[in-house]
Amino acid sequence: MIFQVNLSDAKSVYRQICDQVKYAVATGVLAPGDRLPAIREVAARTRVNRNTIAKAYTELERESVILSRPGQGSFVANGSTALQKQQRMKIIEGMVRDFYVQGYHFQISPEELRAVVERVGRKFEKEGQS
Amino acid sequence: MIFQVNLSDAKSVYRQICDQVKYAVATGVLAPGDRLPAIREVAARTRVNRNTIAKAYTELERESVILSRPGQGSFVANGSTALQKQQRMKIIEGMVRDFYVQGYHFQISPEELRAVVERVGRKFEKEGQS
Amino acid sequence: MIFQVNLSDAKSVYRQICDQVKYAVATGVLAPGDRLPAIREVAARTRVNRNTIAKAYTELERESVILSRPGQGSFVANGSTALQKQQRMKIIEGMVRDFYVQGYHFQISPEELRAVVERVGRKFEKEGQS
Amino acid sequence: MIFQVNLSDAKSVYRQICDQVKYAVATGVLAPGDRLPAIREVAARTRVNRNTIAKAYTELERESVILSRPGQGSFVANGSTALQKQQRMKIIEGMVRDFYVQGYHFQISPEELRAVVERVGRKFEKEGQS
DNA sequence: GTGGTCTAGACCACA
DNA sequence: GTGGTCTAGACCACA
Repeated sequence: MIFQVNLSDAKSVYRQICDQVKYAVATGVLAPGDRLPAIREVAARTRVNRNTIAKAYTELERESVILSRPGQGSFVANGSTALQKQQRMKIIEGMVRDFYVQGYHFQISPEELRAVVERVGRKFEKEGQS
Repeated sequence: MIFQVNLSDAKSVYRQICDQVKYAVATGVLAPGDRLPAIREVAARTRVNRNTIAKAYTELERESVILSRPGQGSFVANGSTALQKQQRMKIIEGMVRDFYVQGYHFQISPEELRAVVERVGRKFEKEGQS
Repeated sequence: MIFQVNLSDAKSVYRQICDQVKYAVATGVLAPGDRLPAIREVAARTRVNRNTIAKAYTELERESVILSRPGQGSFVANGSTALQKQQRMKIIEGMVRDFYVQGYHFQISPEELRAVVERVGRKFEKEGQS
Repeated sequence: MIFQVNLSDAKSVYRQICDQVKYAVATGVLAPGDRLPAIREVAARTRVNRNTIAKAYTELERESVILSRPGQGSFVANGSTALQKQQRMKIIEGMVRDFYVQGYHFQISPEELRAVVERVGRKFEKEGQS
């Protein structure tokens, strides 16, 4: 797992770390039980403060993506979702709506939008879960 | 155009305004050339500070969604985009990627995800543009 | 809302703050929509660092107990629970089990334990919700 | 006495050991005078570091749950408590209060809470002590 | 004014 | 070694 931090990104650094871990888990690069690099290690390699990485890991733990155990390290959890289905669908729907709205304003045709959804989707399908 | 401001939303007020305008334009509720309600009018109706509305309008103009003609008001632009196609596609792809990542962690099956994309997409297609 | 911080408590400071807010909400001292004292204000009064209070508020927001809105303040949420019923019951059962185990080792009779449950329970019953 | 160590548990390993012993004693699985398995034996079976088990036993002794007789092993104590009654009640009350607070935020009705207390309590009553 | 992010550095509990 | 907590202080976005 190699982290890429972009300080000029509008996204905060700790969110970038979170999203990269979530992406790695979703694409199967990181599997349940895998150990994440230590906080101090990531901090050193990305030249980001330890506390910022710790914040990202804490956030990931709260989202049930990872498990942190003092003295042992942080590990990928085996996928339990805390939120209720209804709430999850609402969030997902909001993301899709925003996607279409942005697509419209970017003057990207529905066909192109569909193609993007297809193309990007293929990366995640190998890891299909009911 | 009636604005709904939800102070309990995690989204900031000015972004709520922005997103509502963009949504209205994308779904055809607002058409190019339509005049937006005046800032002070929106501020009065939503009981939100005028500066906040002004910030939203400024942001919308920056994104080329609207055009402000001093002394006349703000109008829906007829769809020009400042960003290069490549940059726009990158942003769109990021949104789709985030959608799949979130879907994975929410344990929503690819089939369901696709269904959401279809369902939400239909709302926009009736107002389709090339 | 007045906070009491005990530095020699085994519980961490930010957890003390969290628990006090949750207690106040559960007993009706704080009602949905009520505004919490500002982070800086709590920090000044308790002589605890601003970041520590901020951490408590962030945690409370993640637990859906409060809502924080930059520029406006933090407010008591109107009680939505993110966790699934099954998970919630598991946590609750664990707490009760620990309570009985501790009671046994403290040589407190089942009658006394029951009395404590009754007595403490009365504070919360006025705010009964289905 | 067979120990189940769950490394994925948020609870630290030594506390898991402690709690299991206390639970076993409270439910009568272990009776006063019973010998606990040797530290190195537990360490071997659970694949946990010997120091961690030793820490758990030390903590249990501090809480007067067990007694270690050097050269002979560790034995379940016959129920003496170091803390004053008043202090013990304070701790117990705190646990009950936390239970109700959590129940409130989990939107579990007082009736259900009471039912949980009843149900869990029955497991301990068969082994009731004054 | 409000909350959010980040740093640098200290200290602690746990394995 | 590991992660967690806390401080002091800076800077930012939002209302």
